[in-house]
Amino acid sequence: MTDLSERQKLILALVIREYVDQVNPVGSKLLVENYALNFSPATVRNEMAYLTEAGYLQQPHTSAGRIPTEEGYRYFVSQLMGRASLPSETRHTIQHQFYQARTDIDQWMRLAASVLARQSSGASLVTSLHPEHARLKHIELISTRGSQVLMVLVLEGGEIRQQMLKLGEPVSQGQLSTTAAWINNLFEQKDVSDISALMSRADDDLKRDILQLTIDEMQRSDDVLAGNIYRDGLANVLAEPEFSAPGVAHRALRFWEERSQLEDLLSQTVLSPDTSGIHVLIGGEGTWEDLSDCAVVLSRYGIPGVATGALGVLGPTRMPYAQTISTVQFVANLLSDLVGDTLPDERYDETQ
Amino acid sequence: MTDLSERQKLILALVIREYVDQVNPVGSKLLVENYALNFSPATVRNEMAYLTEAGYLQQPHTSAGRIPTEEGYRYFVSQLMGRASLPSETRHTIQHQFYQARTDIDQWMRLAASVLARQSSGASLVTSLHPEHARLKHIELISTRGSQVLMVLVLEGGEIRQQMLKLGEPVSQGQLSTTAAWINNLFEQKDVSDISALMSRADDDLKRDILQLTIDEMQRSDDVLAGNIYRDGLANVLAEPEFSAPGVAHRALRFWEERSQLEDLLSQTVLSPDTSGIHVLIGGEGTWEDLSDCAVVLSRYGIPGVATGALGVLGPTRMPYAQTISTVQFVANLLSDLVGDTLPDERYDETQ
DNA sequence: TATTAGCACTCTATACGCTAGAGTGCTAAT
DNA sequence: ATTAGCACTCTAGCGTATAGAGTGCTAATA
Repeated sequence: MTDLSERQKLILALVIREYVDQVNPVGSKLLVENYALNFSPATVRNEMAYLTEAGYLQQPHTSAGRIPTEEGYRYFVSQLMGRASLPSETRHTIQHQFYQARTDIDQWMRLAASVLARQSSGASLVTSLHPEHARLKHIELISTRGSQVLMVLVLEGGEIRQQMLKLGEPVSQGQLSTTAAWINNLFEQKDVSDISALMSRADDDLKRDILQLTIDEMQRSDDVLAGNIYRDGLANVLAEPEFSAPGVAHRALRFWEERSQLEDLLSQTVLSPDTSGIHVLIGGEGTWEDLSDCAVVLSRYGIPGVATGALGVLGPTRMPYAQTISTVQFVANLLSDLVGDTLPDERYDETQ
Repeated sequence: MTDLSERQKLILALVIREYVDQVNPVGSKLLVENYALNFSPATVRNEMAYLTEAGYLQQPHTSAGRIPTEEGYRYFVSQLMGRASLPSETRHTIQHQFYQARTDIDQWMRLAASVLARQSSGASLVTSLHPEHARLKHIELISTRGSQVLMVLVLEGGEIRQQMLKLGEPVSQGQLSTTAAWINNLFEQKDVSDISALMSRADDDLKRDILQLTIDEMQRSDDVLAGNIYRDGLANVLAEPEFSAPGVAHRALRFWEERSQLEDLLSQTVLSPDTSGIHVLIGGEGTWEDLSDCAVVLSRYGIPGVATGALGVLGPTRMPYAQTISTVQFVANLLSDLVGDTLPDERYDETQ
């Protein structure tokens, strides 16, 4: 990363600011006039030539203004951009919305996605909370009809799985309840290996079958993205001019829709165990080709080491990064507070 | 609806078929050549003029070929189109995929959305199964930390709701279990009015609070779209040429994303109590402006009168209707069969 | 009478040339 | 080190010309 003079930094920042606002390439004269700079367009041109040489700016064609390169955005985000924070009025509005959603976890997630999309004008994503290490919290077996059984599995951390089982022969609700009670008693707080080790205690076929299914389900649950994914604002990106180029929006949305791609992305960034904080990916970073021309701002939420989820926003590389980052951070914190036990009482009790 | 001669019907059907395949307006000469018609282009032109007059065809400009109007598509769907069915190989592949998803209800829904999107090249939608009249099946109260309680509500029909409660003071798991058992014993199979009527039996605050929350939640559950919505293939529509016009894709996707709009659409079509079968909406039908240039194929699934959901596909009006309709129908039937097992037996009669 | 060949007509899509204007890089002066 | 001046480059926009596809109408035909 090349060192830049203060003036070069200023010009880079101003070009980005101007280009993010207006969509046109920005020229030297415009910059001097709009920001009343105390040096001339010619000087700006010289600096711009240097910044172009250094890889932070580029020209669509020889006689046009400059636009930032991906490298330019990265420099801006890591070195130049101040940490903005949301206006407190906005924060309160959002908190109030969450308060109105009351206790419904599903609605929290939907609301988080909605808020992210609205505040950032991008496409948002929220994954449901996911325990880092699956432990059984509770099992419930409910007879529906004949040999059909609805099995509800609650994992430590609040994740819920439902399964429709077809047993070989009809089993009464009484038997099911007994089995469930036996499992709950013996296996609460146990993980997959614990349960496997104690399998031999099962003294009839029903217990064995249910335990095996439980293990299967808990193992599947090790996937980063086993749960629900809440999305919103996909239509937003279509309003952005850079997505009108054929294929760009298509590739980006396809990526954003596909679980396997997202799993790849999230596990390599916010959900990898040794990272924390906000991740900003600009232009696919050489790894995700479908995201060229796009930028992604991601964060983890929840309680590290216990149960976490991910959330984020997708937009064009020409994005108001400071604002988006602060929005993502705010929503991540809010959600962490809600799903953890760390929520201070006074905030929750503001019954208006 | 004007009566058409057999030859006019043939020409209308061929124009639609040709236009759906190739995207260009279709002219008289092309039609005669491609389908080896035993009358001349001039005759076709005369018939086309009639069909244009009748409102089934239109011309982008005076010297171009014809394209179908919305009315033309409607006539085609209701009068001309044969009932196609999916090739049995495709059907088996799909069934096999559902078999591999085993017992996971969530995965069924995801898979259904995925199959619909892939088969139709459109954007798909599947709502989770929703009981027509909420009855309590089971309640579970699980202490997580301190005064925080996870409440899991299972409704008749398999719908699950989870809530994160924060009680005024810490309550032991024992107390919670006792309360849950008391409710399960007294209120299983009961609906909102039953529970309200028996509220007075609650002899402590905890029971009263939990019951009130249960009622709230069950009432919220009367909404048509209270549950999850599974979507897939939103990116598909961006590949269609008619969506490259500015705003069209944006409006359509915004509609498809928004729960309130979908609720409106679904409750007025497939989920209205007195209808059944497949609904085909072409071009917004004067009611949903955001869907102009779009067509929607919808179906209900589940067990009418007990628990139902909706599924469907969004695409351009230039859509292979026969194929899409048969796909939607097939998936709806498949899903009905699968979820039928989670319902009480009276209304369920084994098909096939 | 229904059909069709022939033909003049209309409209679009494409290419080409031209021009105005924005923005640059370079050079010489400050 | 900065800047005024200037020649240069490239694009976007506009008008004109042209080829070609498809039509509607008229008159001839079976």
